[in-house]
Parts: sequence; structure tokens; C-alpha cells
Amino acid sequence: MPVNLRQLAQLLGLSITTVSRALADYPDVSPATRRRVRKAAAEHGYRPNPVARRLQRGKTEAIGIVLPPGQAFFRNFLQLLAGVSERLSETEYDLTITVASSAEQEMQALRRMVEERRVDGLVMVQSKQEDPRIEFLLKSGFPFVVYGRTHAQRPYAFVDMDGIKVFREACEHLASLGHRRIGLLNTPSGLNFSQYCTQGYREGLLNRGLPWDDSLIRERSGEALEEEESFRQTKELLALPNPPTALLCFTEVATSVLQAIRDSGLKVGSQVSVIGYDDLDVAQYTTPPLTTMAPPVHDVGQRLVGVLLEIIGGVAPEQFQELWDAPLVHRQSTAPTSSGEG
Amino acid sequence: MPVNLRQLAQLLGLSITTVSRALADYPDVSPATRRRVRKAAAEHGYRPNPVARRLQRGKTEAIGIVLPPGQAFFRNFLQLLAGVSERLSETEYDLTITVASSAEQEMQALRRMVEERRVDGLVMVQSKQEDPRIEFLLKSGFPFVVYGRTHAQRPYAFVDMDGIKVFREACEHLASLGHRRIGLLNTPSGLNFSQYCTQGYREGLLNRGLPWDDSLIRERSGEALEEEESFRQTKELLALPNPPTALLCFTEVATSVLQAIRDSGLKVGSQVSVIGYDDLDVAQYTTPPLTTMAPPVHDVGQRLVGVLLEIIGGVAPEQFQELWDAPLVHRQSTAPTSSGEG
DNA sequence: GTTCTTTTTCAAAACGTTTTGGATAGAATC
DNA sequence: GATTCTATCCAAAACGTTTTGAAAAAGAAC
Repeated sequence: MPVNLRQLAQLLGLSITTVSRALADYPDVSPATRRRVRKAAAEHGYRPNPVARRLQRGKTEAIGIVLPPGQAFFRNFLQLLAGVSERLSETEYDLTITVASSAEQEMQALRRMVEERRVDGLVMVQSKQEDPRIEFLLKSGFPFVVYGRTHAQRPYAFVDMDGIKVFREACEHLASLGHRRIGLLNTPSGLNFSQYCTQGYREGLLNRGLPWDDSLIRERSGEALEEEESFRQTKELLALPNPPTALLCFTEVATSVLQAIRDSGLKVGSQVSVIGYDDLDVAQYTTPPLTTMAPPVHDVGQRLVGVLLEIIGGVAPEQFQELWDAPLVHRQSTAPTSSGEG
Repeated sequence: MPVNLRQLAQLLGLSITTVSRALADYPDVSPATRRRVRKAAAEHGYRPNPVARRLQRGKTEAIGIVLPPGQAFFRNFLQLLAGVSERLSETEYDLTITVASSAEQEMQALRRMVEERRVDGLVMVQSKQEDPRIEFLLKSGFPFVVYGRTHAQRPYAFVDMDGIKVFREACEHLASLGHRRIGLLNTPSGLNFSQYCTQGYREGLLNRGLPWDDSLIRERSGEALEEEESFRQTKELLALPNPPTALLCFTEVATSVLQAIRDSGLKVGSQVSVIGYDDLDVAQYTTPPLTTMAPPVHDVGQRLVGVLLEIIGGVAPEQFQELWDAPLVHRQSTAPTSSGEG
């Protein structure tokens, strides 16, 4: 049904070559015929067949993502995906995804993508400390970029949030508001990220001359319902003899944290300041609206594609090792202590 | 780098044709050579190039999904995607997705997929009552299947939950436990689905001879934070002079509903029964664990692909119009009233 | 040893592009 | 008028499969 190059050329009384080159803006086709070709192509709704182009170019013009198993996926993954997709729409590339139902199935899906050359490159997410997927990709020399970091022999391309810096600065910001006791409600320690949080938190305290206090730190087990566990942990912190006046937490549990604060008879903002990590939609709707560390997930998604395309183009991966910053978005859940700056 | 058919044939001293046919199990190649070819193919890690196959077959061997704009995506979408992906992994098909950043961009992405023939068919999600996307697809004669229903001139293929039946039966179940006043916490009325809920609820009451009472129904505005709105609405219902002893709600807001019940000094299960729609993970972790209407989203995803592949294969779409049932998963949030069946 | 089947193999076309390396014409140069 | 140059155009090859139609080899029948 759709018209192809041969038919279009025949219609115009031109060769396939000339039509192709006219549409691709080669300089060796006269302006007159170029216009003529353009017009005819538009009229007949000619669209080059991507599959044919891919074969000829030896590229699949697609990049892949395989979603790791386990429903517990990070909250703003769709936003990352949106960034990826948006950047891709500027190109001829498609986004091919498969969602894995188990760890073995994940490796299998990965193998299929690289060994059958179904995509030109891969965006890897949810990196683990020791990650067989990354090892496999390094070994096979396949283009890829990681959102996150991992332990690997050889250097590889990644874009990651600078968790240490982000939490350090959030912590320092709370200190500059006059807070002397700052609590940390960390994500489960299975993830790489939780360690960066703790370290940044530690550095922030240190920089401001505040003492380290184990009792001000809680970490989710990852087993119980996150809302309930966070609620409980927050109440524990506030019930301490010398309770914190500020909390660092993850936005995904922020509603529970805020609720626990109110439930303890305290006012969020004026009495207890809270900063959440991740600028989820929900942060705008909590009462009061939540101050957050706002990782630019959408932009990261775009950047991941940009990097990957360069690597596919032949640039060495080790050139792309980026740590990104997450600015604070100030809302009403943070306020100076009554005693003011100290 | 990877070996292709020509090289493999040369290695074996056979023609391309024979090697190809041997691997495809044609009967006209002798068992001996077939074995020989198989062995060599395995040894050299031969994988047919999918792009070449696609060109030759005139198929893209891919199906597409374009995610509608707006972060507020339905909760278990990833589970649907998992089903889609799982079914697809039994075939040679890839899954191509693009996420739209706006309604126009959504149409544009759709056109691109259809007009450039980047995929062989589409799975459509989040159907609206009047849906220009569906109209466009019908007009262009492109293979597609919808998860959900819509108003359209011509018949089309869909797989949808039978919301009326599901809510009717949930309502009747509560009635059979002795409940006489049953509340409904509905999803915003913008969605098709909310009307099926109301209707099923109505039919359930009718079948059990229970009176319709407007004051027992609440509908989220979709503007406020869903947790807070649901909490408030639940408290309103329980504060009525003649309050409900059972509630139908959506699992995505169940924690707030349960909390509101406790907050009103009532016990979930023995005093107020709750059934949630959607068997999200969270249902297992609430206190008490939540009885749910459990749409088999994963299976629906698989089925959508099955249907789509048949349509791509040439079967008429109107043959596939399926309404699926969602069984009740009984947990501890439902119990007979103290007065018992009656 | 010829003829007729049956089994096994293969050359070539096709899918729809892009790109290479000429060809052809007219204009410019001498 | 022969030569060179430039501006246009095009035939053909290539990408790696699948499939068609025919050829070659092997067996069976006489």
C-alpha cells in the first residue's frame, strides 16, 4: 500500500538514486528536481522504510532497556523513561524494552538483545554493587550506559546522582537554618544509594561541627509496608529524650513521615523541618508542601541517551562518567529554628 | 564480527539456501546435512539477523505501545507491561514504546509508528470515551487492540475488565455478609471505569433489595492529593447519622481508608468491612490485609498480545471483544456483621 | 542402459534502502 | 574544434535474509 522509492522514482521519471539523494539533501541534485521530488514525496506520503534503511546501514536504530524483575521499581522510573523517549524522538531510533520476570530471565533477555543484535545499545538501570549484567556487557564489548554505579574491572559509562554531595548539602542547609539535631530516614541498605546518603549526611554534620549520633538514624528493612515502617520510625525518633528538629528522608515515604510528626503533636516546618529525596508529584500536595532534593530525572534520561548514542558512534565509554547534582526545591516543610542561625 | 549465512554456508561447502532451510526445519534437506548445519551454526554462534528477516518478510516483528502523557498512570501498569513482554518473549517480536509528553505529542508518536510502519500493531491503553487515537487507527486500518473501551463507529478489538460485574459481585458479597449499608469511594468520574463501578454497585444493591442512598457515595476530584481526599471522604461517611458498615474503594487509596476507619475509633473487618479494587502489592501489607477485587492484569497483558498477533495475522478484530472477570481475594478486611446473614 | 520418480541441492530473485563509482551533458578554456 | 571542468544524473552493488523454481543426484522400474 505505501509507496516506495522505486515507485516514486518511476512516477517522477527519475532514478532511485536521484530521488534518494534529493530527499537526503545531497548537493549533487539540482534545486529544481529537489523541489519536484520533495513535492511528489509529500503528495504521495512517501516514508522511507526504516527496516530497509537499518539493513543497509547495518544499524538497528534502536536502543534497549530491560527492566529488572521485582515490582518494587524506583518511583520516578517513568519520568526517566520519558526523558529517554523524548531524546530519542529527535532521532530515528526506537526504544525497545522487555520486562524481566526473574533474574535468569533478565540475563536471557539481555543476551537476546546483544547476541541477536536487536538493538545498537543498552541503557542499564538499577545497578547492583556486583552486577553480572555489566560484566557480561563489558566482556562482549556492547555499547551501554548505566544509570547508577557498580563495581567493575574496566571503566564504563555512567550517569548517576551524586548522592554524597546532595545529602551533604541538604544536611548543611538544615544546619544553616539552625538545626542541631538532624535525623536520617534511609532507604534499605541493599541499594548502592543508601551508603552515599549516609556518607553525605556524615560529611554535612562534620562540615558544620555537629556531632554524629547513631540513634538519629533509621533504615527501612524493605520487608514491611514502607508507609507503616516509616511512620513507626519517625515516631521513634521524635520520642527520643533529645529528639531531632529536622529530618532527611525519601519522598516516597514523606506522607507517613509528615503524618507521624503531626501525630506526635508537632508542627511540620516551624517545629520539625523535613527534606525529601526525589521531587515526586506528591511533594507538591503534602501538607505542608515538601522541600525536596530534586534529582533532574527527566534530564538524566535524556543525557543517558545522548551518551549512549555517542558510544554507539564510536566514542570511548570511559569519557562519560558523570555525577549529577540535585538542587533543593524549597517549599514549606523547612524553616529556621526559633533560636535562629547558630 | 558475527557470522552470517553466507559465511556459514561457505564454511560448510553448502549453498545459502540449504543452510537456511536446514535451520528452518524444511523437510527437503537430508537429516545428515541438517545435523551438520545445526552443529556448525551452534559452534560459530550463528544468529539470523532480525533486520534482514524483517525486510524479507515485510514485517517489523515489533508491536508498539505509546504511553499517554501525565504521570498519573494507573498503578499496575508495569504488571500489564510484564504480561505483554512475557507473551512477546515467546515470539520473535520486540516491544517498542514511546512515552508521550503531551496529547499532541502522543498523536504524533502514534502517527510515526503507523505511517513509518515501525511496528506491526499497537496496544492502546487508557482509552477515553471519545478517543481520537482510536478513530485514527480505525481510519488507517492499522492492527490494534485496546485495553479498555471507548465510543467508536466501527467495532474494534478490546480486552477490558467487566467493571459492572466485578463491583456488582463485590457488593453482593458484602450484602451476603450481612451488610445493609455499603459505601462507595469511587475514582474520579473522568475515567470510563468510574461509571461501571457505580452501575455495578447499583445492580448489586438492587439484587439484594438494598436501598440506593446518594449520601453513601463519594468520588475523588482528582485534584487534591488522593490520600488526603480519601481519608477525608471516609471520615465523612463514617460520621453520617446512619453510617455504612462496609466500603468499596480503590486499593490505591486503601491505606488512607483503613487509617480513617481506625481514626474514627472503629475496627476494620469486624466493624467495618473494606474491599479494594486492584490487587496491588500493598494489599498484602495493610493492617489488616485487604480483601480485593483482583483483576488479572498480568494475564490481560498476555492476552492483549495474543489478540493483537491474531489481528496482525489477518483475523477480523471484531471477533475479539472480551470482558474479563476479577475474582475476590479474601483477606482480613472483610467479615460478617455481628447480626450475621440476613 | 534407458526412462521415470523421488530426494536433495542450489542459483537467483526479492524485500527497500544507501552509497559507490561512473556516465552524460553543457559550459568554459585554449 | 578539441579539451577540460562542472553540474546533474544514474546503474549497480550491497546489507542478510527467505523463497521460488529449477537442476542435479540418487533410486526404482523396465
